[in-house]
Amino acid sequence: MPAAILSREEILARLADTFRQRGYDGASLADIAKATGLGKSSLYHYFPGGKEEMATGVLAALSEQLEAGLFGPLAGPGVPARKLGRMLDTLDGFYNGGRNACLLERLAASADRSPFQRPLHAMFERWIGAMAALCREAGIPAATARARAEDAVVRIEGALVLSAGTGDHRPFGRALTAIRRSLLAPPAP
Amino acid sequence: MPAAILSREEILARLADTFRQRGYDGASLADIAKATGLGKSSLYHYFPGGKEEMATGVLAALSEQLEAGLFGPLAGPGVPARKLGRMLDTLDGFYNGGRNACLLERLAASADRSPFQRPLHAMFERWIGAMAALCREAGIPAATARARAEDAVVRIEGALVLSAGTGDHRPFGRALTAIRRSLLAPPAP
DNA sequence: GTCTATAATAGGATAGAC
DNA sequence: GTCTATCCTATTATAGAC
Repeated sequence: MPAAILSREEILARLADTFRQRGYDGASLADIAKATGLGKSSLYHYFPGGKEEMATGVLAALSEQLEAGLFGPLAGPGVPARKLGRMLDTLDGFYNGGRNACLLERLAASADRSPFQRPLHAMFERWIGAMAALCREAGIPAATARARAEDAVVRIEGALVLSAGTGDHRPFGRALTAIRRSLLAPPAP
Repeated sequence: MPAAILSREEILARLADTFRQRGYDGASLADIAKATGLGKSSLYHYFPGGKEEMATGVLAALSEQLEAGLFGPLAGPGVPARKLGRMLDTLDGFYNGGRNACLLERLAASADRSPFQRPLHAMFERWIGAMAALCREAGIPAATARARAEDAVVRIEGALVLSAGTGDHRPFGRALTAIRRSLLAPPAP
């Protein structure tokens, strides 16, 4: 029987998995065809710009998903501490407790990252901005809020690098715990 | 006139640059030949195992350099705070203020990282261990020392990822400053 | 040790049938 | 939309002369 026909969202999800696991330069069209179950020609039907358009398409889709599932809720109703907790739980699942790499990091590590630089910059900024706004909502001064939000993203990305490099994913859990405890803490006097 | 003959150390240094800039999958033999000024056959003369042996050779050389220039001094004579400051200054230069990527991260992000997993694990552990020992020398309890050292490596790696992703290298400087202030601080009571 | 030349394969991309 | 077949280039790696 013929392979199940995938929706564009499903195709993008499988592309994202492939790029996340193998990186941009490490993911060949053969890898991508296998992961999606599509032939090369079908892939070029969806993405006439080839591999580069596949990656930028994945980034655009991820941006929407993060907005809906991660950043948006941070600005919605609820107590800041609880909203932070939910975001960190979501991230823990998203990165599978530190076992999964970060797609943003993988694309930032491409030999030619220029096609991804602009969306990557926007997404990192959005992420930091959303957490900084949460800090301000919790009464933290703007400058401190921004610094803490940046530090949280830094810790998450760094913990994923360390986890991948050592094969031990526990640093990721510890980083999440550290963020949970420190991000919204009252500033030192 | 013929190209200058490079020492093995110099060859390894140029290989390291290439892998650091382009990643393992993104660095082709043509890139490597150009960076070293050597033909492919000369490269295979030095590294019969091909690209993979080049990368493991680079890791081995880097390990020695870090031992001599970074980790060793941490265990040598001097006040802990001053030794920490020197290490961070060295790192700041090594990463060119956040403009350079980390070779360990780049190799950890290869599609097939299995040949590098063991040395990467050892090098990250050595780095964390050296900083933890410095913390203990400053009177910090072992468990806290280990956690802080891990957090420092996490912050450095994460700041490099964020700097590469956004094209703004300032987060790296801020991360170094945060480590400078917090790593050896007296533990909270 | 380094070179030129070349093998053998994998890579990205396209054509045209269905 | 998807397939098979194909093109062309880049890629890794080797052979053999100097």
